[in-house]
Amino acid sequence: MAVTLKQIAEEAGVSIRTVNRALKEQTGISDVKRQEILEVAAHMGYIPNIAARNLRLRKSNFVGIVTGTNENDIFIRKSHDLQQRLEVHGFFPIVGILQDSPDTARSMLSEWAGMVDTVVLFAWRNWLPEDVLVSLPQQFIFVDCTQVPQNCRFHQIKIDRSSGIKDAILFLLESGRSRIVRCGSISDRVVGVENAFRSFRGRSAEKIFIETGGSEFEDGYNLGKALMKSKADAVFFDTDRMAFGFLKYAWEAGIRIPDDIAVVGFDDDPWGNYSCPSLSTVAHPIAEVNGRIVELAERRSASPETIIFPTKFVKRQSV
Amino acid sequence: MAVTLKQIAEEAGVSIRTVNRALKEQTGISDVKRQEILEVAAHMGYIPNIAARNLRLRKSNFVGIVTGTNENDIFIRKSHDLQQRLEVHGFFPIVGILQDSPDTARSMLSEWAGMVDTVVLFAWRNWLPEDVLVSLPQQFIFVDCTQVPQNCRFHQIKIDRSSGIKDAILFLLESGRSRIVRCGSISDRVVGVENAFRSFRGRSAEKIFIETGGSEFEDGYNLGKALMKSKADAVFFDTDRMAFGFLKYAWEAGIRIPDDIAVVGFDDDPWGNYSCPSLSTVAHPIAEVNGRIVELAERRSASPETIIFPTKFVKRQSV
DNA sequence: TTGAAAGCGGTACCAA
DNA sequence: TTGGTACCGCTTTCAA
Repeated sequence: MAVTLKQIAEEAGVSIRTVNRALKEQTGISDVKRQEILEVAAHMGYIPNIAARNLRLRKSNFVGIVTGTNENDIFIRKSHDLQQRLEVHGFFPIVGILQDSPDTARSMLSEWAGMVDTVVLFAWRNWLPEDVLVSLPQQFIFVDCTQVPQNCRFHQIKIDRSSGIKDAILFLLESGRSRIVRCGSISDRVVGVENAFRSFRGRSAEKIFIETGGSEFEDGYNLGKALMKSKADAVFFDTDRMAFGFLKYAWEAGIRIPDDIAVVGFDDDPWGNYSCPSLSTVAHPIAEVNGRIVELAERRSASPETIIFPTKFVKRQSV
Repeated sequence: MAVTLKQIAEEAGVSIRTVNRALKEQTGISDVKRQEILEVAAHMGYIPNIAARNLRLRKSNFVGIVTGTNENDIFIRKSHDLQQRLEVHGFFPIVGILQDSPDTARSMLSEWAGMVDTVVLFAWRNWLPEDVLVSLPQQFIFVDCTQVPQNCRFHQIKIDRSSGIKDAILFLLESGRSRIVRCGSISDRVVGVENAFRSFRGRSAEKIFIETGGSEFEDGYNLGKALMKSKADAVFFDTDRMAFGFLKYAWEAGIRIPDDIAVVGFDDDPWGNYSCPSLSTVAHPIAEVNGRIVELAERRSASPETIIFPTKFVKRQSV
């Protein structure tokens, strides 16, 4: 059984308070006694009970990280990065993976109450009924969530998709591409493309939007034929996964990239470094976002903020 | 501030014990009172405090998952899969990412004491001094760890690298490859190759071992030239990442895979589905391992087990 | 410099 | 069917 302060106190022949002073390196205790007690504690293998400490202090070092289930690698990467940062700052990450259902979310967050002060919600799309959120005691940080309750208490960190996309499309235009296709089904990708065309001052170029059913590898692969028929000389995919699918199609069909067609994806999937050719893409501001989250967790009761971080164009072989 | 049992009791004009009965759906309370109390609780937005409950019950639903820092995607995937499984079974995963240092490990595990009953250590390579482990109150499950203290109390789950590798090499041999190179620096990969050659009954074939400095993309890439000079017609890489590096080299050098040379990797990195060509590999038994971990977490004080799961050959375009 | 004691919130034994 | 209360382990106030 785990050793408690009381046991150490008995063993050392002092009071609990004194043991506590010794272990906490507080003042008000003689050096002799401190040494003595520390030795006893070490010898007995004392391990503090965090549940008891948290209960008493009404606070904790645990930070909850919530993501959806069928999220792709980018979410796993984001949350993994955040975990590392939190630990460096003395927090302990608890991860929750939720079916996109308000019910399970509610029960999990309830279970965490008293253990978790701060909860980070990644890309949460379903409403958590506002009254539920308000009744929960934790500090909430919504990261990259579309529907955030307009309550006073919630922090928001947003990611601006358009900035990186604009830079990507501008690069394509400036390097002489004139028939640029955007493929995908994610609506927030459109603005960046539009912005690029609007601000481009070179010779005229054409933009073509192809709406697809999905955003996965297969969707990009299946699009290959139609894409080449369209005589495009550059293509932007809503996700890297789609772009990888097209790379596969091109490889099989003997299409040369970037000679025949330039390719840009979105997400900065690490695989983009290794594909043939390596994939140009638009990167999420992971470091910036997660750095801010750690700050918020540290000054716990900060007044709610809404912050927007831009995405960035990453140039590789495919353009 | 969070609502407590006491507040509900006052509001409902009953004792704490009665509120407790109502909420816990225990017997010994009239239906009328139960209804009444449940309504009051719901209205006040009662959320139980887990720290208090754990303290009192001396147990918890939290399960710790510990991995090293600079682990590659395979570890992230394994732990992510485990997180999902644990949640399905009503546990809450706490993740710890540790520099490979016994000191930080010790302090983190101490911090978890009282909160975490079961700790899963993934691929932990450094010794945790045995006396430290013994003094910690948690149940430990060592997964795929090379150096496990021989103490009574620890579960062990091992992964047999050789089984899948043997099948892979046998496949190469049986499909007529006769100069098979194995590249890498991970010693446990050797046995499978040896076994395959030993049990192969066809015409004679040659095996060549090339030791490398590392196991990453660049290492595979840099090996390309030497590999082709060796006139190998098949190659097994210790990691998928190395194999991807070689794929890149081959792509740039105009080498056809699998026509000129067959390629097999190790790890079943998901990217292998999408590479050009898709990569044959050896897969870890993730589902089996994690399923067993959940079982162990459920029957908490099981007598310690050592279980070995085999790896499996996965055939794709590259062979 | 030391220690007694009052909680933190929830659980459950025991008595009414 | 109810309620009083001791306790889980730790922190900290206050008094000695």
